[in-house]
Amino acid sequence: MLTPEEQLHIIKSGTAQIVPEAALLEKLKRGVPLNVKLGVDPTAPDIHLGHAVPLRKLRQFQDLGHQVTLIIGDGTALIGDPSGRNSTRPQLSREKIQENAQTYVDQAFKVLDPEKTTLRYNSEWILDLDMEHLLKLLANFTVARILERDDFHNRYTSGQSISLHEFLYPVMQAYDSVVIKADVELGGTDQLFNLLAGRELMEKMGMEPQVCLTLPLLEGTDGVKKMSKSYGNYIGLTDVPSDMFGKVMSIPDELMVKYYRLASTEDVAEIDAIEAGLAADELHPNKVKRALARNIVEAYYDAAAAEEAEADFDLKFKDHGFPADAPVFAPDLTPDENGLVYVAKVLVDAGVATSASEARRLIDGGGVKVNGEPLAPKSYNVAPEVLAGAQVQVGKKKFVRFE
RNA sequence: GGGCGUGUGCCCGAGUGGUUAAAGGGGACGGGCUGUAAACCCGUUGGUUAUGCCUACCUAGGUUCGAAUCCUAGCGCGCCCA
Repeated sequence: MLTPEEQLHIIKSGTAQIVPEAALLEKLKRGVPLNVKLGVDPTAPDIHLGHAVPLRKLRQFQDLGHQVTLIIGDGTALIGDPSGRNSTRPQLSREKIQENAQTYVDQAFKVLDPEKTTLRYNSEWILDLDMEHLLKLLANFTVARILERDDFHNRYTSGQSISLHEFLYPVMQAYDSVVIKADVELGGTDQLFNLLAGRELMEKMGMEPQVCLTLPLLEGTDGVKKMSKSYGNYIGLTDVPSDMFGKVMSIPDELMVKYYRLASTEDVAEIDAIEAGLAADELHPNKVKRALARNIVEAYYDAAAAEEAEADFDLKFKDHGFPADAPVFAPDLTPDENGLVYVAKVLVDAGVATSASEARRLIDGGGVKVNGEPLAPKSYNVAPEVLAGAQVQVGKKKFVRFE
């Protein structure tokens, strides 16, 4: 059993802020497993490493012997979290929410320890709230207090609409904490207000207030924008091992330690050592990044998959070889009157180019390799036997094997 | 409800009647370099077997030999007034 101070050190790794830190230490000192809460909106069916950041932190708590309550906000989803938004979110249908929730939970358990997780749906208590109780709850908050929030404030002062029901979101989230008697609640940095609302409400209702722990946003593979499906810079939990490995390898070096802390299963002490080693130039970034990629693949698959993904990566990028798992495609190799086949069209059919024009440009740029040899510029038509059974590579990442 | 303004390619943004598939930048993609990334250099960035043809500058009409550029209406956005 680790000392409270040691636990705190692990918990602090990668976190943005703990409010208040002293209270967390006090709670840890009691030696009783804490009830750590995370509320999620069932709005994102496909979760990625960014979504997994709080889950990873929860897992850390579990490994330290604490309990987790994962709340699926199927009740609050009817409101839609206004955090960071500048317009009202569309309300989701009950069916859609249910479906999303299930997909979410399936993926969340790739990270969490089911033994130490209690799963709750907040529709259970939120939708059953009668007017009397609702009014009592609402009386604990003032309009001014709610309007302090940046996003509401901005919307209000810039004359954009705020629907009345959006005011209820932080109140409902706070109420969740009351119901499950949370000791700690996690969230992204943009969630601080909501988390604090929980703290406040608990205190007003005569309970020991929860500690709020926020986690920074994880940048995507481009290293600049936050990881998001719409930016196309995400690493999905369900990505196949070789993709996952490759995507991790493509993150900027500066982000490695952050990824270690927020997205890997590596021990905090080990990460501290890695960070120091990198800073002192004692560790080679390439080695460190490889270990990171392996760790992440291993976390969602297993050691064998990680090893295979790394071998595959080396084959593709280091040895410039051809991956064994490349998709197979049966091209139409019917020759024209000159006995040639229009490659540009074949590449489009094979899904490695979006248009024949693009395929031509790629050929002219030397980006199309057939059996390892680049096609010469302007060679849009080639003999069918060149393509039959060929290993075709387009750019660095696209591979296809022809039948 | 009234007035003024604005709407260009993935994004920003130049272009105010004719070599404009549309300057410039960003992004993205391809090549080189490398450690896989970054940085840097070069190239590409509507479609089409293509010195051509087609489709494009919010939408629909109109003026003109010719319109992203002018006119009319509509829609979106912005600001001001009520």
